Amino acid sequence: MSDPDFWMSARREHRLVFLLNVAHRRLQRWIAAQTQQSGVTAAQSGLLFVLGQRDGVLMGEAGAALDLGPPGISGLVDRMTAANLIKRRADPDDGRAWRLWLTPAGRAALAQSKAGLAEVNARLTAGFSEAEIDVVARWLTSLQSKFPKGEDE
Amino acid sequence: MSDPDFWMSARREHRLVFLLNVAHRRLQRWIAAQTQQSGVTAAQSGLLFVLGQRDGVLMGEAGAALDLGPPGISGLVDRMTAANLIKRRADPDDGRAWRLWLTPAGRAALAQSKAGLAEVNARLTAGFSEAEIDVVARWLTSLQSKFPKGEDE
DNA sequence: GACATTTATTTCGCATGCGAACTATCTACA
DNA sequence: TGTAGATAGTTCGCATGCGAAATAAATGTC
Repeated sequence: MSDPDFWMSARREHRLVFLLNVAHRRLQRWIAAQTQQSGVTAAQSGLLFVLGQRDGVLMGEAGAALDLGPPGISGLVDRMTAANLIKRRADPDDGRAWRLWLTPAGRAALAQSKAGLAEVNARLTAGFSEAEIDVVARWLTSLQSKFPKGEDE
Repeated sequence: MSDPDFWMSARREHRLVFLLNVAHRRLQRWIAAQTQQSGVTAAQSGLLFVLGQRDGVLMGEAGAALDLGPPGISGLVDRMTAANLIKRRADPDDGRAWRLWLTPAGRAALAQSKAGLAEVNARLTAGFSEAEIDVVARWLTSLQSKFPKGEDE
């Protein structure tokens, strides 16, 4: 075939969706490989970061912080609880709610994740100026209002 | 909590990974909702586009075009074959290989996807200049070499 | 106080896509 | 020719995360 990237030569408006998709998967795959020894995935380190800032947060709050719906955060918490990274404790004031807490292992994993993220970020920004990265960040952020979830319209 | 986006105020180097992740999911979710009636998902329309340009492509070639590994393209083809969007026919010259062909239903779905993608692209680029979109596209593309798959190093 | 509504979380079935291991076929080389 | 190695796909188990529906507890209303 000798033209493995003919997709890339497709019409301009087709590319951004594809590029975003590929970039996302490349990054996820990379992080998964990097954190293989620690056993923590990209999504899991996201929750570790949240708890690092606000230990004891409600599940729903953690989900909102990570832009995850109820099933997403529920599954993530299940896996991380099974891996002994976090603990789930009932909220004393609300029988429906659960609060999430880092375990010692979770704290250690968070420290490792922080170091790994520094490396990832260095790669993410390499070759681009501050101003360009700001454009990128602004564009990525803009997608949240352009493609709202549910009733946000 | 009244501060649902405290994650967003995290250190600057933590944000791009998160923003990319969220942007990707928002977009996927949006496309899934839009194409609900046609029953075609974002990943599936990707393969439709590839076949629209090169009907009869090898599975491996389609996977390369979409940046999918063997299991990824295999599963996608399974689902799309079951949905009668594409057909899998043995390559006459290579007993290991299969070639993919659009069905009439697949062609119709492709036409619908093209229209939908125009709408998506309008949103993706809204509020940003050509030059800014170019920066974004260049940045997204750069991730492919910064986070290579496997042995590419 | 009882009942309707809202809210927090879980469960189910699904699509996506990965790495590792497997099967089948083809190619090259001795 | 015969066998070692490369190549095309498949399968398995997993993580991720969605929408829809269920469960359970809190809240508001009459």
